[in-house]
Amino acid sequence: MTMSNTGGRRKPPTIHDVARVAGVSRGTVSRVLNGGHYVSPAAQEAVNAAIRKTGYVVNRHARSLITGRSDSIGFLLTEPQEKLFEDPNFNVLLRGCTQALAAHDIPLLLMVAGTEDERRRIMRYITAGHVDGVLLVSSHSGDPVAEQLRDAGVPLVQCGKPMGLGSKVSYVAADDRDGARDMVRHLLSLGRRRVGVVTGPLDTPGGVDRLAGYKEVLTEAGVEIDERLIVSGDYSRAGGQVGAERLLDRAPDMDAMFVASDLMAQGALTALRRAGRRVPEDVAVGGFDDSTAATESVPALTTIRQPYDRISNEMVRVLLAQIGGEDPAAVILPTELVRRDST
Amino acid sequence: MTMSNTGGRRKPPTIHDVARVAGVSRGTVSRVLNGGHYVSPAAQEAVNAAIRKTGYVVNRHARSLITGRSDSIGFLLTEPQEKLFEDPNFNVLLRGCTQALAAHDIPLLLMVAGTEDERRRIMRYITAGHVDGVLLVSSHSGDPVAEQLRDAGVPLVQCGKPMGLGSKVSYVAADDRDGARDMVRHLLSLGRRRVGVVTGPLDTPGGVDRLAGYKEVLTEAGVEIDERLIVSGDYSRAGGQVGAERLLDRAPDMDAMFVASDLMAQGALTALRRAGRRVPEDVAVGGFDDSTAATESVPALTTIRQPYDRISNEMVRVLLAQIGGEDPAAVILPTELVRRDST
DNA sequence: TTCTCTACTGTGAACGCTCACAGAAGCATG
DNA sequence: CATGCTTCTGTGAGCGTTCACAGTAGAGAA
Repeated sequence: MTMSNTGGRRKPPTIHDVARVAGVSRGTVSRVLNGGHYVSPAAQEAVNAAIRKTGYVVNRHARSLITGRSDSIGFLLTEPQEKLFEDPNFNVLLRGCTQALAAHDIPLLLMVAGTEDERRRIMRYITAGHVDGVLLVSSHSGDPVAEQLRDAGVPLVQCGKPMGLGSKVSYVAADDRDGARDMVRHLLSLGRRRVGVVTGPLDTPGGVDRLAGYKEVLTEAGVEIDERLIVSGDYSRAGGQVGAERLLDRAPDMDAMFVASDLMAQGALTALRRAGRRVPEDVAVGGFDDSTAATESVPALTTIRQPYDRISNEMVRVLLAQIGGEDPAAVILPTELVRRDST
Repeated sequence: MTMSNTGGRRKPPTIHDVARVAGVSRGTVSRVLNGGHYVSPAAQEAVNAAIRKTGYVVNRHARSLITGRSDSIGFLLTEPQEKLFEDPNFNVLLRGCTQALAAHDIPLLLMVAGTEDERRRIMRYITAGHVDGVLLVSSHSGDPVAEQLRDAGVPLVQCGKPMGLGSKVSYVAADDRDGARDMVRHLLSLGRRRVGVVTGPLDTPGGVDRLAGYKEVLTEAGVEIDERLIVSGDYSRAGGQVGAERLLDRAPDMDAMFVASDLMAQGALTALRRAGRRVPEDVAVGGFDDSTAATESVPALTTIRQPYDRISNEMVRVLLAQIGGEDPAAVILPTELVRRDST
C-alpha cells in the first residue's frame, strides 16, 4: 500500500543486522559508529566489515529521536522579494555552505521566507528543533528574525554584520571599511581627485562602513570631501545607473567612481556610456564584491573581492562551534583589490 | 552537557502533553494530526485547542521512524564544475521548487554532487531512505545518477528531457522544438532569410530539439538549409561568442541568428558588436530561456520564455504523485515568444 | 589468594510517534 | 433481546537508535 510502484525499496539493514553479522551487540556497533572509543581492535574490525557487507547506513531519524539533535542545519533566506536570489553572490555563498557542511556529513535545508506566512511556518519549524542551527542570509540586516532565533536559543550565524550592535549574534563578514579604503586609495593612486561614490543602503552596516572607508582615505590624502560626490544606492543595477546619472549631473568634473557593489557598477557603466564618458580614460570605476558581474561587464570591473568561499566556510565553522557549546563569535575577513579594465 | 550556552531550548511538548491537556488519548491526537478522520467534532476541537495552548509541533523524527517516510525531498544538482550554479535559470528553479514544497510543508534538502566522492556520499544518503524523492537537475542529461536512483526505487523527477528514451524516468521540460519553431518563424516574419543558428550541445535532447525546430520551419518556408549557417555551442557565454564569430566568418551575409540560450546570445551580441554589425538592423538576434541575461543584454533580447515557475511546480507535483504510488510521467510545457529589442 | 582497576561488552529502557487492534457506544434491524 | 453495523476512542507494541548501567575478563598490586 505504501510501496512505490517504481520498484520498491528493500528494507534497509539495521544496527541489529550489523551486530548479528559481526557477532557483537548493538552497543558495540553503536560505539564504533560514534567514534570507536572503548572498543577492541578486533570488534572494531568485525563491525566495519559487517557494515561494508550489509551496506548499513545509520537511520538518522532513530538517532535524532534519542539524541535530540537533528544533525542538519538550515540555510535561511529572508527576503520580501526575490531580490537576493538574483544576486550572484548568493549562489556562491549557498554552494560554499553546502560544501562545507557536506564535509561534516550534515545536510542543508534550504528555507526561503518571502511572505509573512512562510516566515511563521519556518520559525515554527526551526524552534521545534528540526534543525540544530541556522545560517542566516538577510539583506536588510535589522531583521527581527535574528533576534527571535537568538531568543529561542537557536544557534545562529549571520552573513554580514548585523545592525544592532549589542545583539550578540554570531556573524561573518568581509572587512567593508578596509576594502573601501583599498579601492579609494587605488583610485587616488591613479591621479584622480574628484572621486564620486555610490554607497550601499545606509541603514545597513555594510553600506555605512564602505562609505566610512571612502571618507577616511580622502581625508588622510588631504582631499576635500564634497557632498555632491556622494549619492546613496541600494546594491541593484538600476540603483547604480540612477546614482551615476545623479553624480554626473551634480559633479560633471568627476574623474573616478567608487560604486559599492558590482551590480550597481554595471548600472553605472551604462550611465557613463550613455553620457559619452569613456571608462577608464575619462572616469575610472571601481566596484565591490568581485561577483560574476565584475567579469561580465564591459569593461571588466576593477573591484574589491569578498572572499565568499572563506565566508561560507567560516559561517559553518562558527555555527558548528556554537552548536557545540561555544560562545557566539564575530569573524571579519580581509578583502582584496582585483585590478581589471575599468581603472 | 549537550545544552547550548546561548540560552538553552526547553524540551518541546509531546503528543502526550497535548493528549493530557485535551483530555483524550495519544491515538486521538495522532488522528487529528493526520487528517482527522474518525474523530468526533468535540475531540477535534479539544485537541486543536490543546495544540495551540501548548505550542505543540510534531516531532518529525519520531514520525519518520515509524512511517518509514522522511517527509523531505532532495534537490540534487550534478555538475562537475559550478557551471550550473552560475546559470541564472537555476536560481529560479530552486526557488520555485522550494516554494512549491513549502506549500506542502515539506523541507528541501540541497545536495550538490560536484566530485565523485560527493556523488557517492549523496547516493548512499538517498538510497538509505533519508529523502522520499529527488528533484534532479543535471545539464548533461545522460547522467547515470538518474538510472541509479531509478534502479534503487527512488522516486525521481528530472528537469529537462533525459537522453535515454526508454529510461522510464519522470521529467518536466519546456517544449524546445516548438519554442525554436516560434523563434525562427518570428525571424522569417521580419523578412530575414539568412538565419544562422548556434545550437545547444547536440548530445542533449534540448540541443537536438531546438535545432530540429529550426530546420523544420526553414523547410516549411521553402528556405534552403545551409550547413554554413549551423554551428554548435555549449550554452555558455563564451561559446556563444565563438559561435557567432564562426558564423560571421562562414556566412557574412547572415541577417538573423537564433541562439539556443540567452547566455550564448549575450556572447553573440559581443561578437556582433566587435564585427561592427548593428543589432537588430544588420542582424536580428533571438535567444532562448528568457533568463535574467535577456533583459540585462544590450540590446535586450527577444527570446523564448521557458516557464520556470510552472516547471518547478510541475516537478514537485509529479514527484509527490510518484511518491504516492503513481507511475512516472513526462510533462512538456509550452513556451512563449517574448519580443524585445534585438529583433 | 583476593582485591582493585582498567578495558571492554551486553542489556534494558527510553526517545515520540503511528498503527493495528480491541472495545465502547449509539442506533437500526432481525 | 440479540445482532450487526458504524463511528469513535484507548492501549500496547514497535520503529532503530543511544545511553546509562551492570557485568566480565584480565592485569597488576597487596
